[in-house]
Amino acid sequence: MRRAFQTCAATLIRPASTVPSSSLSSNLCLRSNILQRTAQPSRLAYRGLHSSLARPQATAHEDSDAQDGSSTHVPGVITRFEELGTQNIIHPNIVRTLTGSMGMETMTEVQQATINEALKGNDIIAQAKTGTGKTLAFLLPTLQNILTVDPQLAEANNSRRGPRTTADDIRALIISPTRELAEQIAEEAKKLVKGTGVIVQTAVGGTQKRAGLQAIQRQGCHILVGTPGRLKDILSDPYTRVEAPDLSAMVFDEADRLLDQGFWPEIQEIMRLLPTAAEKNRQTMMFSATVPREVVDLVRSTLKPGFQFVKTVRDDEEPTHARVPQRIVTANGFENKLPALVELIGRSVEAGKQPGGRPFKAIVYYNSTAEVALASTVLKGLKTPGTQLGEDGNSFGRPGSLGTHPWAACRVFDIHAKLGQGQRTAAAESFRRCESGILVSSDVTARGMDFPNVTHVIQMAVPPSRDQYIHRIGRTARAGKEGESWLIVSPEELDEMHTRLNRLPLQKDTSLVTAGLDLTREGQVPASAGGVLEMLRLAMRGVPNAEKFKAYQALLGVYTWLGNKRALVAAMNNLATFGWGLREPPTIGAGLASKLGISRIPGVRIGGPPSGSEEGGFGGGRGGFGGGRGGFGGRDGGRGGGREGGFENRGGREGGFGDRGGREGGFGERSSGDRGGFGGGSRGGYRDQGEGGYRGGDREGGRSRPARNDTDDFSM
DNA sequence: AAAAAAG
Repeated sequence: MRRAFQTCAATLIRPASTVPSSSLSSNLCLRSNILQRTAQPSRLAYRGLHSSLARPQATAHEDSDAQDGSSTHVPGVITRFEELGTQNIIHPNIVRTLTGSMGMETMTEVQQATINEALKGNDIIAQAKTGTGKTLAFLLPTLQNILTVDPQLAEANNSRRGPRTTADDIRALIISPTRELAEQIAEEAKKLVKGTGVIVQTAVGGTQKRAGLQAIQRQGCHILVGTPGRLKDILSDPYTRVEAPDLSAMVFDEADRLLDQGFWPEIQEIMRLLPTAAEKNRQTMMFSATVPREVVDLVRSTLKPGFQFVKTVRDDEEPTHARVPQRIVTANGFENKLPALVELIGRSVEAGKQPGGRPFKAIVYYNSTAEVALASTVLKGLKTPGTQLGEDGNSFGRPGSLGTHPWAACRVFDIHAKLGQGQRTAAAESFRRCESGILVSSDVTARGMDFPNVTHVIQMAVPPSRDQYIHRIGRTARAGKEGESWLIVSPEELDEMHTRLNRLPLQKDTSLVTAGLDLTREGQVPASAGGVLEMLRLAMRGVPNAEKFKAYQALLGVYTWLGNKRALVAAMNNLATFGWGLREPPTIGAGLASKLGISRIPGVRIGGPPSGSEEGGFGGGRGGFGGGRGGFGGRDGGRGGGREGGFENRGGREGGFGDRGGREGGFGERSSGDRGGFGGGSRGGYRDQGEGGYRGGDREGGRSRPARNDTDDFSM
């Protein structure tokens, strides 16, 4: 087959009805300059609702465009919003707002490629990279089409003689997979309709249904933006009088997400509540940065036969931004992840303060809500070690020592769907507005959310899917800005990472000292790393056990894909003890253990309600990470120098982080008799029992950092 | 037990 796409500009437009679905995203290319006034006849074929109309003509397009080597520079292409007004494509009232209060000048590629197409009423599915203005790409034609049908709506309705608009006059429905994204879209829509008489309303869960309904009923509604559940709710409830007999457009933002398993039934129900195609011709637009092959069939069955597939990302190109370095850190174990995160943040916060640096602003992604809760509690609870030096000259590890948060102006927020909507909204708002901050997040914010000036996206585990990875890192480097991506995984996750993140430009990074330590045994570490570990140990003590138990169970659920159950349990138990400072791993119910297939795995503690005793938090008992006598063991001590090494104190003072020096135990002041490593109150047997040599063996056996100690780029 | 989304 001809490979026309190689000579084509980035925008690929294809009448999907002309090709079998299997090759929908492959090599066919039409020119991107669809804003030329000379509209191709076939593009209007949608009205016929018969694919036979579009078919032959589209083939002709293929032929004529095959020779077109560069469509990036085509005379007549409209690139500025202003021209949309002067050429009477978009109503001047809208253009005035766009170029005025909204400050828009030049259209992005996806906007150029879709706006004119959408104005013709064609169904479209558009794929474009994150942060390239997809929202405006569908809002603008949606609004203009409303004005075209109803020109009076172009003028702001200033009359006070009651509303002209009613709750049953919805013209466009915009669906989003998350509440915050719906609100964000609505906010942009409200800006855009200023100066017109069009009314925008929202319908999302977690809000007072009555209040939202009242707004719709009192002010009317032309464009309704919402999440599937609430939309279905109010559309199906006749009492609301919210109806859409004149619906002319429907938009699926994050379309692939909305068409996937979890949402599809609800989406179908919503469509069932709307006028049928026979009753009312309706335009459907779908947008996303990712369009997986699995949803293409669904797209085809949902869109009209002559629909356009607009791609502004080529098939042989990454769907991520080239300007985002994607770093991958292999932590020695799960218990190393938080230390590595804290080290990375500390370093980056400092870098952000340097002249020319951008203030550090990061989103930290976890795969479960319980982990988000735990990590945010920990990060919020960090304190710099007291500034006073004790008798032993040691400034760290003194309980009760006054300390401020180490990252001062960089505040920590958290967001996930199990928080109340008020908290969610507050977190999103605060993070959006802050100059420097950290948002610990579940995948609620992974798609579409536009937080300005995010400098880092940090993923704390293998993401649930390749697409989700792409969307998450799309929270940075938006609107032409820079940003960097970090992914912190443990050795157990490496195979799956390679599978899920195949062919993405990941780059190994070994610069984080704490990622490579063996925290299951004592050893010496550089002072900076010691400071990180100590801060974490103290912060961990302030975390309620319940949060740790929940996170433990959640993690077992998250990692069900991990086939090696022994390795899974061993890894989680190391995390719980050496990472979270639990004296022994939490128990889990017999039923759960059975479902997870780990009932008979050594190290699993079957119990009633989740329990587990805690011993002093991170680093729990006596001993600490290399605490004890002997200070840091001297330069010759090297790593893994046994229990005698303190983990701090370049100066080699005695006692390391130890408490006042009296006891032999390192910084753990509880003197409980446990011999904890860093985070390690545990001598809970499972480690010594070998777990198939998981810790000892694997760790020395090449899984550990030194064995992967290279910085080569690799494409996976 | 594992994002999200209706209470």
